[in-house]
Amino acid sequence: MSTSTKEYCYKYPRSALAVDCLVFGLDEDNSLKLLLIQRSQKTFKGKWALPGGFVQLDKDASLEAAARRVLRKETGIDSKGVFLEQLYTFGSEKRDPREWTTSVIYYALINLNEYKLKASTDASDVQWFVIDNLPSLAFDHTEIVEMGINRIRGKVRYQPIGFELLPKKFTLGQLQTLYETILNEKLDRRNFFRKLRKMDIFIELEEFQEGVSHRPAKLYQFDEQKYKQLKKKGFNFEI
Amino acid sequence: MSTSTKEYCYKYPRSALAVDCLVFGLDEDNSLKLLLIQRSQKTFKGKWALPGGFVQLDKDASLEAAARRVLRKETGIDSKGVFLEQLYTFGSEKRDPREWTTSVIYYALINLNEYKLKASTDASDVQWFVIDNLPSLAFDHTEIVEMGINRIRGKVRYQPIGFELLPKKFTLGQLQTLYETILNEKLDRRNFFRKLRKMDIFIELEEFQEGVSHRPAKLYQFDEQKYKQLKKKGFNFEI
DNA sequence: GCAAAAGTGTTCACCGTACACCCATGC
DNA sequence: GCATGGGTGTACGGTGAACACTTTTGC
Repeated sequence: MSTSTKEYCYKYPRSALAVDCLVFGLDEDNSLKLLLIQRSQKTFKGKWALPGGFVQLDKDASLEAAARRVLRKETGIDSKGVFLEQLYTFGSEKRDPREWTTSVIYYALINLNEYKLKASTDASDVQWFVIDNLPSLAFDHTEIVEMGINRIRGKVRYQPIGFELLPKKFTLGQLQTLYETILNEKLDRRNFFRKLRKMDIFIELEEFQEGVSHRPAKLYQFDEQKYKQLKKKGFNFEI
Repeated sequence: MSTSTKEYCYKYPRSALAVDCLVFGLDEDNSLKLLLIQRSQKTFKGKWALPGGFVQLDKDASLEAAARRVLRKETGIDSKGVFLEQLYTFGSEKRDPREWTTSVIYYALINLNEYKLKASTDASDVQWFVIDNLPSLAFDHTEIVEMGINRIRGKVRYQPIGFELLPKKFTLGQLQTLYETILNEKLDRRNFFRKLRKMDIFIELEEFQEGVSHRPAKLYQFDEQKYKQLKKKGFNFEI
């Protein structure tokens, strides 16, 4: 290994450029969770932090591509088809004790159960945490998480992103509980259901829940095609 | 001058890091305008582009500080007290023909008349353009402008940012015209006024418009204190 | 048969919308 | 006095909010 040969030189100093990911998932107990990794590098060693890494100019064609690569490498999540959006960019001389660092933050919404195995088998250093009981985090990651949660809370009301957290086929009860969890408020089931039905962006399946000790609920799917059509015509999703 | 001595070396290649600013202003004729500069550097020389520049690690403590410095240097605008928010970060290997470049974009809303002089006296290479008649722009700046306009259109409805574009004291008519311009739709004056009055976030002054050839309108001020209070109590601004 | 969640309809209050007439000023 | 935008109230319809009882299943 050529250890510390520094081959890439510039006329002016350059900020380090990283991407970090907020990975949110909804657990079976309806708690919203965040995926964290435990740091093994010496800076903040042992502390929990967001999965992230430096942008690699030779591998990454874009910031988003870097985020997807990092996500896969650090958590085992293949982000193909996963909802991933840019949140914000943090950059200052002090947020990383080593040097001036810029981090572009992305957030992902995934169906936690699909990815549960990979994350937990990977190592003890990747773990899901309930969002209102997070450990102390490295760098300014606590602030970043807070911003991410606020973004989701705001966005979920007027864009149909909640489905990303659920399995493809879900019950309206699950959807309601999801909204109640994220928004942290109770919703009236009858009004909620009526509102959703009126939107006409769900496919009502002829399948039902199984193995529940109560009346099984009908399963639904989000109809992305229809939503896109309606949006073009001026329809606005809103809960 | 030490021309091209390249003193700053790193183990891995680093992206160039720039900040660019979308500066929006409302002109007296109620058109929404954007401030552009004409490039003098050889890349895209002569083309119009967003004011921007590279982050200077020795001068800039943060990305936002960099944006404010650049704004002042390129357009003469002292951004103290100016509304400035991060829009998005663009980064890829291809958006700048020279090299892998990351640009953190900020957008500012200013009262155009206050800054008109500086921008126009500065040089022929800084100019206001009506947003729906922009010249062809350098780099991916057209895409960036589009995103910025969309952001404003969305944000203006549910956050009181419109006032940033008006003088401190304004008439409700000016405010209405502003909204009509940004949202590109007609609003009913009576309903609009009633809605605003009900919000109770305006100070009704005992001053009036002067020099108009019709009944002079009352002047108002946005009451930021009151807005903050109300927001804490769960009030949501909405037009 | 009991617990637990699913499913469904009606009433009421409030808010957004549509709409028309008089007022103060400059020229 | 006329043109121009400023200022105000009312009636209607639609939408969100509140609310209770019956249904299906597992145990």
